[in-house]
Amino acid sequence: MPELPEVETIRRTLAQHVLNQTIDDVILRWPGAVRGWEAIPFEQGVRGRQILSIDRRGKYLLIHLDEDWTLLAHMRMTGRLNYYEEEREPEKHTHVVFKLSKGELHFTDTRKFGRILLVPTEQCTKHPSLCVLGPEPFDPNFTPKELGQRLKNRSVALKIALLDQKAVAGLGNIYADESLFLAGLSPERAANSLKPKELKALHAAIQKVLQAGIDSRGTSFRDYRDANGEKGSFQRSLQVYGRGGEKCTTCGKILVRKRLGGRTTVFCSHCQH
DNA sequence: CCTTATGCCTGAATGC
DNA sequence: TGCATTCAGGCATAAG
Repeated sequence: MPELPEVETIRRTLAQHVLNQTIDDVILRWPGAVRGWEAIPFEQGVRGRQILSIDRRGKYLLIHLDEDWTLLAHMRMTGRLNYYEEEREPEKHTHVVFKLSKGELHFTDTRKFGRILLVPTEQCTKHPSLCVLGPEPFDPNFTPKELGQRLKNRSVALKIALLDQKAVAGLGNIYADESLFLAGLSPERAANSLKPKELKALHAAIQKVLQAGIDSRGTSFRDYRDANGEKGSFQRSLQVYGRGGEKCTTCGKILVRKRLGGRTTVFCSHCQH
């Protein structure tokens, strides 16, 4: 599922192809995948626009168009944005086809959770889904102290606090479990119980795991592909995610798998406290 | 403010 | 073999 490293990889691979291209036409094969802006229908706002730049905030892609419009895209679980040089038959779950000046961009999403929103560029930072996000993990504002501030009122399990995007933006189930393992912290710890040393370890682990994920071009555990349709390779580096019942790579004890707040969580009860 | 529960979806895996 | 159930999970929304 696209988390920060996957969305960043999509951003980079997409930018290689679509920058400065014009969106000549949009075909909505399932209109539920998109949202227009107030009275302006999605197709009308997008048609004829040029793609100027692509940013990322947490797990959101911000595709900036001319005339001060931005496409705010979230892949959720199975969303994909694929670029093709040539005209291409849509797949079964391709919901939106952007016809570009050269080639096509297909939004495909089996589970139909992902969305592409049309938003005026100056409204982006005010948008409800973006303005609640915690700091970017690689922003200088994201410090162990800041992380502590954002966890101090949270009595929920640490893992749950990392998954909601308010403490830090971009972690999902995979990288939350991996970060906690690297930090040696139990996902069941109360989020507000961390000592300064532990906050420092968690902060460092989050940055290290996310950077390694980006360097591996993401985790293709199931559906994830970049804009070129290529898999990432971080699934080969996973220490805990998807490894419940297997041996801990550090101590050899069996990894625990349990549900925490409805989310499957895997950790080593010997190495994580 | 906080926390928990539910709905959105399809396909793979599992149970009987 | 076939049918029903469970699971995967990010986020918006509603309710407590």
